[in-house]
Amino acid sequence: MADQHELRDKGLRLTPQRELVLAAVRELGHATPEEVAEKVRQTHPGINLSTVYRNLETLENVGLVQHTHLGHGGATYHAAEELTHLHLVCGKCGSVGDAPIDVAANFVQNLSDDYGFKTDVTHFAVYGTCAACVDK
Amino acid sequence: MADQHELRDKGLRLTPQRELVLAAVRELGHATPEEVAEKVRQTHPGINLSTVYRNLETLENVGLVQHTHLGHGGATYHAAEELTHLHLVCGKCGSVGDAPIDVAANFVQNLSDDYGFKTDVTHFAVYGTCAACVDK
DNA sequence: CCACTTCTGCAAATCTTTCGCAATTAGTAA
DNA sequence: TTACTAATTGCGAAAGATTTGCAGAAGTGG
Repeated sequence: MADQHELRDKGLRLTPQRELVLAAVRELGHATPEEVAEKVRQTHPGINLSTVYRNLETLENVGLVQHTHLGHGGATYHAAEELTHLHLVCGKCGSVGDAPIDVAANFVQNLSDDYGFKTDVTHFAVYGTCAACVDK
Repeated sequence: MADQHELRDKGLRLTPQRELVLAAVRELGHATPEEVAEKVRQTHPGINLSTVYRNLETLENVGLVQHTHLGHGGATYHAAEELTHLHLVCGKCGSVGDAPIDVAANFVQNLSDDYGFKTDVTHFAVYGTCAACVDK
């Protein structure tokens, strides 16, 4: 498993809990720490919530996972490989849609040209109203 | 004051605290509930934090104020009239820059055309690295 | 000026995320 | 395999942010 290198190269260990957290994030797509914990508990009931938090942080430092803020309080985590899309958060129904990052290419370019601001497209959520709710 | 209509028309009252909270938000530009409370306390020391929270919520329902998520946990509030810019949040230094909403016009159009998603440009923060931090 | 209902202040309750610690355990080298 | 060292886990407590229940205070319309 290639993940081992990512971890061990930095003096980190590959523990069962760590693997489970990573696997859960990959399976879930988007997930809050709480949801990750719930998922992991399906196979490893004893896992502690603090452990999930700590591992999400660790995995993020290593670059295997990333988090995004979708609005309210909690952050949601994604596997790094999956971060090839933007998040379209609907303020009405709460749904989280995806869109390829290309749709923002022009926007990112504008910000870079005009303000020297380098946008991290993977770490940003877009708020608005989804097509379904607009029709209502 | 026109604000009275906004409030009274919905059966709400114009209390001193409410006015102070609104005034504070207008003066501060961006502000967390905590900052608003601090500002208000300069002239009305006894105001309670819960009151600030409740009033921010009320003012938001009425449309005089809006909030944005800039990343971490807390929301920041703005006067509705001032929401004519985007927020460029720097992940390194934490600074919050502004940019006119025009830079996103194209992006918003893309999302609308391709996904039927109506972006609320005033309620979204853009993450990345500001010019100053990029230079470092 | 009165009656009615919303608001405020206060304290306690939630929720989420972080920390300190002692006990475990992965990874390494002999 | 075994012993050793440092990273990790579990757990409970702590910290920070936001919400809620209540009783008393105070706008609002009549």
